[in-house]
Amino acid sequence: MTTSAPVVVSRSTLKRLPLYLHVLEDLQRQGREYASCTMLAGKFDFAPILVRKDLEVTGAKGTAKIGFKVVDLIRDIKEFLGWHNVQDAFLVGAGNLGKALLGYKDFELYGLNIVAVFDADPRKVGTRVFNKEVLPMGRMPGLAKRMHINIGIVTVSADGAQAVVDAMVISGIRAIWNFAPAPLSIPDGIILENARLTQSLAVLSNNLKRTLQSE
Amino acid sequence: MTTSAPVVVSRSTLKRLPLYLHVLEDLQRQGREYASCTMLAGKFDFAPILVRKDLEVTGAKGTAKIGFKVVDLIRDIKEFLGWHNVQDAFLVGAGNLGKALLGYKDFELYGLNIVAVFDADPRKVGTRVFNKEVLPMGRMPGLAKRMHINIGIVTVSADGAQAVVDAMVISGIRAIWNFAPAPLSIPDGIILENARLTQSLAVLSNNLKRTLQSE
DNA sequence: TTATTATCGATAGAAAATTATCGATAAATC
DNA sequence: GATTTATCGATAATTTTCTATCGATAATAA
Ligand SMILES: NC(=O)c1ccc[n+]([C@@H]2O[C@H](COP(=O)([O-])OP(=O)(O)OC[C@H]3O[C@@H](n4cnc5c(N)ncnc54)[C@H](O)[C@@H]3O)[C@@H](O)[C@H]2O)c1
Ligand SMILES: NC(=O)c1ccc[n+]([C@@H]2O[C@H](COP(=O)([O-])OP(=O)(O)OC[C@H]3O[C@@H](n4cnc5c(N)ncnc54)[C@H](O)[C@@H]3O)[C@@H](O)[C@H]2O)c1
Repeated sequence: MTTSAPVVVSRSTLKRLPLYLHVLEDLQRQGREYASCTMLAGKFDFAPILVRKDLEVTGAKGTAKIGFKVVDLIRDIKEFLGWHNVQDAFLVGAGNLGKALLGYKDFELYGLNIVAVFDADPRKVGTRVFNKEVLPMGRMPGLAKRMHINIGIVTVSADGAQAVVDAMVISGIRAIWNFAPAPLSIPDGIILENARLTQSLAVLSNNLKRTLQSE
Repeated sequence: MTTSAPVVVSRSTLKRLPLYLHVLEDLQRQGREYASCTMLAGKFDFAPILVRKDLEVTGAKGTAKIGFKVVDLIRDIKEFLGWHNVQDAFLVGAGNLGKALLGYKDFELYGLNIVAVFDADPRKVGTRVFNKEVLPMGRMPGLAKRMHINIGIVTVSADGAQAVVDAMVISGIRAIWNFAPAPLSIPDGIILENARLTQSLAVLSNNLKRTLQSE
């Protein structure tokens, strides 16, 4: 056995890694060579030991008293997340949110490259969004198979989401990034990740409510 | 003492509540009168007991064998989150993402009403986005104070975010919903909630990487 | 009517995540 | 050169979150 089994880490750790990455890339731009867990922790009000535990999973090695080498740490985090190889993705739903995602340049930094857009609305098909032609849904399966697309992004309204996901699964797509607020069912083996803005809003709203109440 | 102290619940629970809410609103539209934890759990692959624990914090009361009354549960969740009273909010950064948020009609359902937009770019100031005029940054503090705005939404680039947040704090804004991938510092007592899409993407990417590796 | 079943609500237990401790080490200071 | 300090890496303890159990209850079926 030459390859070690891929390490499974907690969702919480996984979600903190990109936070560190953003800071590290900033430090790199500023020409800093080393970064310590204590310093990274300070940026987020985390306990330093939490950051050290998180970085541990990436296999990065630090040095006592000086910390981690910034370039190496960036590389190790990106590799751990799978962001060192950029993956091509399809986006379905050329509405407000879909357009915003299409216009986001930094996705390349995060291992994502949206290569085609689809929509069911005949009025949108044929129009161009950020220099990409909106294609009809019917072309999705064929193109996805031909191009070996692994990632599908869902930015349609909630009532259309399940149908889109079903089509993606048929198209051989392996991982789905869903922005619609609908519970989706998928077959085993397919990865579903929900990016629900309202979850974050719920935390904010409840905090604000409690603050206002206790005045 | 007449008012009970506001209940503090875990972030995890708080983030699951809107998920239930979406389903419940759907059930309501379908005319269903009751919903059980077991059923809700099934929609998300959660353990039924987890849903019951989550709903407990809202103070909602269920009935054995039949479950929770849909209308009441919706009301209790919304009230717990603070979504029964819609809060006015300011948005800063009329770019791709800012426009998408401005165009999102459902925020009203989630207790949020974006009433004004600001941008530092003179070419954007004066233009209209979803029928709202983009205002210059200089007008933000005055208007925020006059209108008693509690919520600020940050959709500027990472390097501008701290300045925007500082301005919001000075303007009397109490809670900040930040979409920029920058660690922000805020004074005690101000609520900061980060909506970082890359966090969700990191989970997806890592899962996909592991899936692809183990083939 | 009585038995069965699905569910709630309360309490207890298990698992996971976070935090603390401690020896080792490398740099900085005395 | 010895001492102090900041940090890492490993292990242990603690806290938080999630899950299981169990009696009570309301609907349904026998
Ligand atoms: N806009 C936001 O800021 C925002 C915030 C949070 C969540 N969301 C969610 O993201 C999704 C998209 O939001 P939006 O504001 O862009 O909506 P939108 O109405 O602007 O766009 C939806 C697009 O999806 C297309 N579509 C609908 N059903 C389809 C189907 N079955 N197949 C293919 N295309 C289909 C429509 O033609 C439209 O172009 C929604 O589910 C919304 O709830 C959006
Ligand atoms: N577009 C996306 O899908 C997406 C996804 C994830 C994260 N984000 C983040 O959201 C933020 C906005 O992204 P975007 O794609 O809309 O960018 P964008 O460049 O389209 O828009 C940014 C807007 O902010 C304004 N701005 C910049 N600095 C400002 C300042 N100091 N004060 C006031 N206004 C200022 C700019 O004039 C511009 O209109 C970025 O931080 C980005 O990293 C965007």
